[in-house]
Amino acid sequence: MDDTRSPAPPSGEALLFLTDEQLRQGIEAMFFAYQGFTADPDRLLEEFNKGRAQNYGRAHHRAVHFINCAPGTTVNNLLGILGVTKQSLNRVLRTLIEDGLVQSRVGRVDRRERHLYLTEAGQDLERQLSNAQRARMRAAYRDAGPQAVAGFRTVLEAMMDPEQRRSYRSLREGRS
Amino acid sequence: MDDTRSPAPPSGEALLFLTDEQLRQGIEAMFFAYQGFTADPDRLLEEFNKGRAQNYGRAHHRAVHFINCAPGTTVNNLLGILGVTKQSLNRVLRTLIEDGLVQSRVGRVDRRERHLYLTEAGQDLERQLSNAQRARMRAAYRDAGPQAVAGFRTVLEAMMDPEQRRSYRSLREGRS
DNA sequence: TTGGAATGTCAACAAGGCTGACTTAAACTG
DNA sequence: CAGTTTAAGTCAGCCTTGTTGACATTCCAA
Repeated sequence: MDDTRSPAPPSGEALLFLTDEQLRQGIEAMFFAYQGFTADPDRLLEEFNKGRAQNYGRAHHRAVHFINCAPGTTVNNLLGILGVTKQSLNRVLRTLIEDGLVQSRVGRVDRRERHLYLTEAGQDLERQLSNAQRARMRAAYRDAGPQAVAGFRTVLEAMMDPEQRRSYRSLREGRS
Repeated sequence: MDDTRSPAPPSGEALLFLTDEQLRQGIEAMFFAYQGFTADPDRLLEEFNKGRAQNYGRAHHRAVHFINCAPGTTVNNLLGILGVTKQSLNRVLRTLIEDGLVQSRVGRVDRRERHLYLTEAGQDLERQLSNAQRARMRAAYRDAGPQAVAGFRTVLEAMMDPEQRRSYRSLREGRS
């Protein structure tokens, strides 16, 4: 369809921000920014992995992050948030539990469910990773200013799939 | 360091957008939005792969994207943009060349270099993937409005590593 | 009591990162 | 010209992290 590279506005209005070139720049910005977004935790995990059999990666970081900010969440719930298969998540959770970073408790009302919590050690790791990631975020926010941050959040939310947006919002509410 | 979850402003000013909770929300927004960002091309590639031996994934998408927007780029240059090893990239490029989506030409002035171009078929695939990704981007931009888009771009650029930011800007210039 | 849901586990596979070692060809440099 | 550096490609092997499929267990609920 719109494979033209026309710099001309599609209508008489000021819709120049919707040109293919603008969109392409946004796409590349997402790509490069995401590299930066994950760089610091990746480096920290590399350190953390020294001398361990099972290396941790981004999957472990994500699991630890979401268990931390929704303690007691069930495996099924976490699956929905992360968007992976239970086999994939299970491999990650198993190592985290074995290494004593995550605790899995049988549910009280529904004993089929497992509720997940970070141990002290898990909270330690989470805090390290989170601090590093937040530091970059904070620097970017400060450089950009509050108005830019608001726009940033608005566009990101509009880019999500509806289901992801629901997860995003309900996580936010759960902490408010 | 700043592992406090204090909702109080760190100074007397209106720096509420730099609270840990705000940063955490930004982090989660990046995570969920990036899922959406890659969802459409991923689906298209799944279709494209039907009946093929070598399946294409995001790595192929990225290669095709950047070869398209910087035709004639060298392998080394592409390595810098993508931030992977030459072995990793080579595996991807080899299949793209075998399948006739990418053409590799020996450099004129420096015959050690290989310059990369998309073939007709390669441009076709790129256009499909790009259209899908741009469609989501366009919808998000339209929903958010030009001011939000400007902020979005500002924050993303501030999040990049300096080297990535250089790549980002020089790609932009090369098309202006 | 039986069906279905939640969980866990095993096996196998693929994509896509990585390292290390090595070759080839071309270009550069003293 | 000799030696070094550089660009690219290749091979082998490793890891993480995603996938499917099959299957067992446990337990809630109709």
